[in-house]
Amino acid sequence: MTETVDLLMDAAESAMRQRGYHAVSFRELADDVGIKSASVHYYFPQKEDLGLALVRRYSAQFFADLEVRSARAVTPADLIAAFCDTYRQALIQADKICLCGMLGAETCGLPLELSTAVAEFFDANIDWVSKALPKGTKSSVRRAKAEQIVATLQGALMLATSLRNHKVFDRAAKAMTLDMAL
Amino acid sequence: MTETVDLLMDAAESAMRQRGYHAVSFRELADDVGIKSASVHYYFPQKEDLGLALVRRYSAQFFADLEVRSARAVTPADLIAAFCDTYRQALIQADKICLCGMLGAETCGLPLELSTAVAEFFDANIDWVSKALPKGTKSSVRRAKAEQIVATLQGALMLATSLRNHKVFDRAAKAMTLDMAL
DNA sequence: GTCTATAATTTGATAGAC
DNA sequence: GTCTATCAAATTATAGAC
Repeated sequence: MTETVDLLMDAAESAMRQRGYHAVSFRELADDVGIKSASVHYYFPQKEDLGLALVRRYSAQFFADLEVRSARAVTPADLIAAFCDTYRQALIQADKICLCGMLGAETCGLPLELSTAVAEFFDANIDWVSKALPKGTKSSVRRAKAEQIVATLQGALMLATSLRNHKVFDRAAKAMTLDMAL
Repeated sequence: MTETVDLLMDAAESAMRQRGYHAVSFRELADDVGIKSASVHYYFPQKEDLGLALVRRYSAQFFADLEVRSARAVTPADLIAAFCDTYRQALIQADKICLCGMLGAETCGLPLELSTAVAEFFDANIDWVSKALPKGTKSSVRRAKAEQIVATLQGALMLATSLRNHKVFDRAAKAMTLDMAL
């Protein structure tokens, strides 16, 4: 049996990835799970606590997925391909953009602790990609290319969702990796 | 004197680009302008009407800016540089992401007519970039590269805002154009 | 853990006076 | 055009029973 707290977080993550932080209410989540909204506060006293728990779980799951996908990768090209695939999976499996992509856009309207957690997700993304790029390249160039890669994938998730066409993500990601010529 | 309707739209665009569609209320906009919330409904009967007016004005302004910036551009490299600069200006001048980038992320939570208007902005973006790319290239490749460019710039706006560092946008855009080698 | 009940506030929206 | 007044609904959150 799935725990109530997990069901709540699943419902909340799904809703926030579709409509954003402010468009999700405790009552809606309670209805989804079959409890009352007051009971949601037993698990998450404030909405910010829920947001923080979601970002932490999402980040942990993302990097766990990434480790699995990149386990057998050796070359920079294979590592970056694994990174792109991890992003792609978020879109294809759930038909939603990245949780942190949504909250990152809403940054200025979020509690500070939450927007900071989102920024840490992106820092970790950029750090991972930077380390995956060819060692010979200067560190500042690797950093810039890592920012480019994360930006492209995040933007491609948003664009594909707005245009309601997953192929937009695939084409943008493919065009980027072709340009990179790793 | 600036018209009340323009002051309202300015306040609304600023707020929505920072916090998203659902985090902006008629009362807040009315307070910003110095009128009562009921008066806002005189200009925009429903919230969706306000959203539509904002997207249409934003899109018109964006392409007007783009025309000015690309007026003297001839080569594909110059045209793409003008496109990147138009995006950059949105970030630097207002310290905010693109209105359609925000609403595109929130697509699934918006009225259909509004999300459609946002998608049309992106279609027009991709179309413009596609036509700016070298004529020799196959049309399907140009389309993919245009999607990549728009995705990268939109993602870079979000990333720079979340990390609270405009240089992230500049580095990502620069890295992309270097890769392109137009 | 989950409930009922409720507080305090905010929201989008309308009717009708001036 | 802008106002007062108001509505019905939704929101986050709390107190306290079971």
